[in-house]
Amino acid sequence: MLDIKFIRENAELVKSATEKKNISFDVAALLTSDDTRRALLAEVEAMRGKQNEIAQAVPRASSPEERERLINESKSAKELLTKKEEELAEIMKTWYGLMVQVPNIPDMSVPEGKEDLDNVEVRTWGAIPTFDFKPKDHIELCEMHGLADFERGTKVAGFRGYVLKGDGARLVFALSQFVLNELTAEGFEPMIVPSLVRRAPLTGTGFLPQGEEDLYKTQDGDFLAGTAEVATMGYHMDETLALADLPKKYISFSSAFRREAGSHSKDTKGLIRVHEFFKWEQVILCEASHEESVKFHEYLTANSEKLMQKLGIPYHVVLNCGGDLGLGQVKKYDIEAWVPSQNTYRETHSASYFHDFQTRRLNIRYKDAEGKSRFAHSLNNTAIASPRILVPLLENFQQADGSIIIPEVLRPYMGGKEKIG
RNA sequence: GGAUGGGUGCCAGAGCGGUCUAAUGGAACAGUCUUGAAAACUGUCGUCUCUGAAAGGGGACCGUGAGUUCGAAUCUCACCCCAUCCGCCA
Repeated sequence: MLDIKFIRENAELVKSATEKKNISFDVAALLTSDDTRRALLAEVEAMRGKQNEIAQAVPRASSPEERERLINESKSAKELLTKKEEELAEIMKTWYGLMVQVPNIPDMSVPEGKEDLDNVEVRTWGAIPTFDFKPKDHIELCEMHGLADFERGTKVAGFRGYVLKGDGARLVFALSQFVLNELTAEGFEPMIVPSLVRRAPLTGTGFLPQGEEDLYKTQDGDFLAGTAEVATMGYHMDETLALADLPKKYISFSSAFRREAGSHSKDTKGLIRVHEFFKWEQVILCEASHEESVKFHEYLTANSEKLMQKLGIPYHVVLNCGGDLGLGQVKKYDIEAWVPSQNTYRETHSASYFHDFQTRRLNIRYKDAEGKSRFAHSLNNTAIASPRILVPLLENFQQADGSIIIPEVLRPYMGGKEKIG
């Protein structure tokens, strides 16, 4: 959510943001609604003030007649007030409905574009492997070594179901350990957070109301979050943090659930797109300064790149275009890993910053050096998401005989094992 | 799932229809005293929002939302959360 004052004063900028993000939103309609809201609010408040005045005079009335007169006066004023209040409630509802649709302003450096094809490659790392044999895809490799069971996974869980087993299961735990150690050493606090969450943290992080279709919902009205970011951000909801405690750096684990509504025909096989997976997410809350946000954004990206480098997985970093940005995101880098079987890079990480878009909704503040209360800035980036990461990992490190070299950094967590198969 | 009690400011805690602009402690901050500190004393001490250049002024907020009333922290209803006991249970 943006500050309405900011929207009022920068209407043109907001309008260009909707265009850049390819979101249809009528800024003028919001402004009109806001004018009405403010006018009505002033009226209602003046009437309430009057009402309070009379109510206070009643017990001090000089005579029973005077008392009666005051009560009657108040009664008739009350009728008018009630009517106005209803009008205000109505306009507030409309106003808020529009407010949660206002996109955050993308950074100047965000390229124009409609979809992920328009993203701009920023840098590449690692040599794309050349095979003197026909490389297998991860599904074949999984089946060959019993790393995953898709048939039984589907039997149990339905479409997109999978079961990880053997070294497939071990790899996931090894990756978890690896990531946890690396980021704890970087000063991140590890957390295991709920995936079953209430509406508020999802609205606060910007996944609702727009993304309701993509979320699983329980009969109690709770939701299954698609990322650990939701609960981690919700953790500090309605809090005022101490300046000395900033930046807050968390490395959070949770299961993640995605309905993948509208993606039915995409990546229908294997481990790339699944309904249920595991995520280690980096989350940072920092001071409300653009420079800080930018600094930590690069830092979060660098952290994940280091993990990929230590794993030895070739990747590139792309700068997301405006049309590929979420409602609240100011700027986003995706790390995409090389997937030999598809002869292309596929997204494994996503690093974004939000300024105070999320924290305003979540009411996460801190007192600055002057003692002024301010909304913190928030950022996040994937540390590792599995099993998707297994796709490039298995495919890039496969050998002619189908065996798979285990990255050195994971071996300590695989009982020293160097090779699968 | 059942039963009971409860949610008040940074913390503890009183208030249970009009004097609440929320008592009283404690904490914090500033000052007096002191070589310095402690103690004591004095003062300050919420958030949000509208309006205003500012000073200031108005409004809202006692878990959340609705309601009763001229008037609600106080009464009613629903919900959320916490505590304790019973039941079930990894």
